Amino acid sequence: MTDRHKRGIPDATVARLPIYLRVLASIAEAGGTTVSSDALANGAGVNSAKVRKDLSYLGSYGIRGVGYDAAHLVHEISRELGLTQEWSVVIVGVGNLGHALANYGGFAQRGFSIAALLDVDPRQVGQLVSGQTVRHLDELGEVVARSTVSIGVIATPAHAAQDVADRLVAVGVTSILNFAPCLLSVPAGVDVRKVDLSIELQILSFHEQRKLMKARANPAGVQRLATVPS
Amino acid sequence: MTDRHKRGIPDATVARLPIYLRVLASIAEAGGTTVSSDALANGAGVNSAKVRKDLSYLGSYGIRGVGYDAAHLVHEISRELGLTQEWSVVIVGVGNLGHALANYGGFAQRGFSIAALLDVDPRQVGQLVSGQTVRHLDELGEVVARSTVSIGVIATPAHAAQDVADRLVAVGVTSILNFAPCLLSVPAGVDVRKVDLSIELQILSFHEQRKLMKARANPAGVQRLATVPS
DNA sequence: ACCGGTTTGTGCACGCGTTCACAAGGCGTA
DNA sequence: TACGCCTTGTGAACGCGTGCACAAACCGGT
Repeated sequence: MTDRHKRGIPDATVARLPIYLRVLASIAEAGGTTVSSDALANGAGVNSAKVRKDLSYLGSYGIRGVGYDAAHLVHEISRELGLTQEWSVVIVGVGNLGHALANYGGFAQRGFSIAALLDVDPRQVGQLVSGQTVRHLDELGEVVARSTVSIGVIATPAHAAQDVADRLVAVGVTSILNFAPCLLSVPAGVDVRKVDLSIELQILSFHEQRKLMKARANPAGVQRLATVPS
Repeated sequence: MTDRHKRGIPDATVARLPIYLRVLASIAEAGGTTVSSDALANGAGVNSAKVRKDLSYLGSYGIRGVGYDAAHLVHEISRELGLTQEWSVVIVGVGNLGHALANYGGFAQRGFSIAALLDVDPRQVGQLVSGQTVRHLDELGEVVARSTVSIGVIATPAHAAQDVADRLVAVGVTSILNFAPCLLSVPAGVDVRKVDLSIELQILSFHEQRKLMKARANPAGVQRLATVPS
């Protein structure tokens, strides 16, 4: 009951756990058996205090004066993230991005298996992509029933995304990864994460423009991040 | 001088400006000329107070009792994001993801033109992808010199990413969008944004697992987000 | 058994971002 | 011109995440 960390892992921490997982894998591969919070922090590009606080939400798996057992930590983080079980995902939309996602090895590597590739374009249906036959979106219900799919990936144009989302929700999918540049409205209890490539570029553009402005204001010399004293 | 908002737009706001831009475009396309903060908020999936505060960092472009002029707001946001000028980007790595990025229309649409596609694989070099001939990475310097490129996109495997980043920095690129699942170390003054597809899936996995746990603890009935009273 | 060196776990303070709530301000109508 | 309605702009409070700094704890050697 007074479990110290009541079952509430901050979102910011959850977002970093996969990073730690990757760094741990790389360290273990290099032969490391124990790892310090400092080493993890360096690999992840964050503060070591943040690493310790993040890991403390999972429990006290470190040994003072020594560090963390890499293998054990991998296990604990994986368990917390739900990666000890295999998740099935469906990818809807087999355009350029859908192709890339289907061929992306990082999914299977982390315990995500692609249950099906779906599209509505008759030219795509029947094609063989990454060892899978592309099926029509209408078969979604059948696919989900056969292998319990709870995660759907939307890689369609924006105008089709909401309809696809509705269909996914209708057959029981409760997590959606949306690559379409639009807002999805889904019922409560369904998680949506959005990845927008052009937004990332626009954010870079903002910072790039600022650098240009600073360079113009002060043509000689390298400029620091702080505001320029007048 | 006492410019009320000193030239410091919060990062969180910058990240939302592209979203507003998209919503505004969609509203303008539908014939709307003025738009209220509430309408913008609905379209962007955020709070209307947040919209007003975000926009207030750009200046006072709204009219009390009326709203914002859509066209004018598009102009102001675009200017702030640096989208009034055309940016050249190079894409390094023409694998599945690189292909998808090269074919992605959202870039050109927002004022980003692809200056070159680069790879080191002899099988890729010379291929025609999305109207561009893939060139060898060694030609990076020449490409950057011809059209001033300041943004680089890394779509290579992780083991090659750091080397590519070093090369990009060496020829003067100051903003990098990294799709490789690894940490890049770059000198100060260079901005890096990272997009990791498998991390997004793992975050979804976490929430999905929690839903499963709640469903098991309370098999009947829909469960709310709040912690379950004991 | 003790001691020095090392690393974890965490209390605390700080800063940023979000949200509320409301005064200030503009438009249309009579 | 005066009045009511509507929306912006923002001061202030709140909450979350971050980073510091240090006590607690563990190992290995003597």
